[in-house]
Amino acid sequence: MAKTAQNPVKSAETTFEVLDALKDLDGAGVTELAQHLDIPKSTVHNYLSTLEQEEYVVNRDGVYEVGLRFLELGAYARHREKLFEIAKPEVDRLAEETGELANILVEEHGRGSYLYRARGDKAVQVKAHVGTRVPLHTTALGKAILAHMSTERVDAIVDRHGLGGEASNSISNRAELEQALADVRERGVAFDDEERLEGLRCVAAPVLNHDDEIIGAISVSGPTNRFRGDRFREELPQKVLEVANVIELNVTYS
Amino acid sequence: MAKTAQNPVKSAETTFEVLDALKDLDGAGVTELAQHLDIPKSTVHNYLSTLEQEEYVVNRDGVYEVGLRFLELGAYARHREKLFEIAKPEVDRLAEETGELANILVEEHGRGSYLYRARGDKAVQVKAHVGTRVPLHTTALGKAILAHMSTERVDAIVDRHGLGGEASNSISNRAELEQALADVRERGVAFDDEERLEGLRCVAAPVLNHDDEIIGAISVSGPTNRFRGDRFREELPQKVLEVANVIELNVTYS
DNA sequence: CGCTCTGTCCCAGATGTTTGAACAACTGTT
DNA sequence: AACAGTTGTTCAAACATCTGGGACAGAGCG
Repeated sequence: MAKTAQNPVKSAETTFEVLDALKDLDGAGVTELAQHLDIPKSTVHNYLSTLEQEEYVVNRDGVYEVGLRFLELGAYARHREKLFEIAKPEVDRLAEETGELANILVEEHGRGSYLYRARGDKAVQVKAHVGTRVPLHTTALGKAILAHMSTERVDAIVDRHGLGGEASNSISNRAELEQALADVRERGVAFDDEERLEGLRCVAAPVLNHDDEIIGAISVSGPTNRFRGDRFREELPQKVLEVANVIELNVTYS
Repeated sequence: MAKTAQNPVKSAETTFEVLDALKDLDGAGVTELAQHLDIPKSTVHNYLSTLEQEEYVVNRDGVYEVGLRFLELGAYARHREKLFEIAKPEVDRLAEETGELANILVEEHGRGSYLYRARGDKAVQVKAHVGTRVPLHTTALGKAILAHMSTERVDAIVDRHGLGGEASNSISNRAELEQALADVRERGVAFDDEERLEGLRCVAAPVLNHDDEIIGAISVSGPTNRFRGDRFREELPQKVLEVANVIELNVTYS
């Protein structure tokens, strides 16, 4: 699965290294970037000026920054996902009715990408924004997705990305993961009990197409003090499942 | 302004040509892309496999598609714009209160990029999504922005992109543009009377920072049959201006 | 089964990329 | 006002890399 290109175009790799660095540094000058990447500054300058010419990067008085043209590509990529178009209004409703933060996640390259995030009136402030990529096994959303993949696919993903945990409660070996996924299949929903972010709980449900293939997952997340007891174990799971079912119906007839 | 790189990295250019083609074709195979770009398919294959390895492109049973990693970069680029963070809730409110489509636009590389778009309950369906780039002189939003730029900057933009109109009512020479911009400055708001899209009208207001520099514009747009008479000339302009003023206040104190 | 599509691989030649060094343009300090 | 220490930018030679034709395997189809 983790294919490595036989004949990679190194300049293309470098191009994205430059862009990634620009993102990590939150904008930077030529010299700073060159030091960060350990590449001669004339080389960095060549890339930056090319990227600027192509309008993928913008130079704001001496500081190069990631340009909005990526928003064009990104919005397009999201628009192309059937799930987004169909699930968005339902997830908006989910956020409104629960007052919490509601999410849509899909798998790509073995990781989870947040497609959308709707805020209810009491929604927690989470730093991660749309587009953020997370390891699948560390979130309820990801577990909901993994639970409905073939064993081979799960194996491939674990082989590629490992099971490195971000917090204490995390899953750390394959047996634990399998147990967790069995739980998810049995209950129909996945839980996240402060596994990725402290104080944050989450309830997620998978979204399957008419061929029972997993196409993504939706969730609500919120603070532990509001996510407890019956609300956490009964009320919210039921709600999330109901919304997931509506989405599945709409996916089938479209 | 239209700087051309002295020592451009051609492979970087090609990389984005490939991505652009992938977008235009809405996903494609190696051969199809090669024909479209008039490049040998082995070369295209090198780029695609590199892009896939870097996770910027995804291969769904034989068809390469633009990947969600661009959503990561795009969402980041948008998040970096102060205007987006501040204006979003206000524009949401604008959409809700008017029931129409409300927008945020900023200038980049002499063109307009839609940062955000909020839908009221009666909002028209417009194909353009977030990230779409438009010539500034063809929209109310763009005119609101141009009206508050220095003459030199306007000249530079016109030199670079011309005044090619997309529809009949469009501005087609520099004198007409200057007249239109003077109008905008006088009234405080800009109008679009089916200039870009038939049957669609638009009211836009500029957003300035504390130094009176233009940082973007907001608008409401809707069908001609709802945008007429007092509502089009008085009510909506006042509303949009009010929201723009609130945003300006928040921009200043942040 | 054979035909025609794919996508993938390989390697030599041509081309583009890399690189340090030199330069110009700023910034802030003395 | 001159200076030292920045920065971004340019250039051309050396060489690493990309290009591109051709060959190959596999899928799909009649």
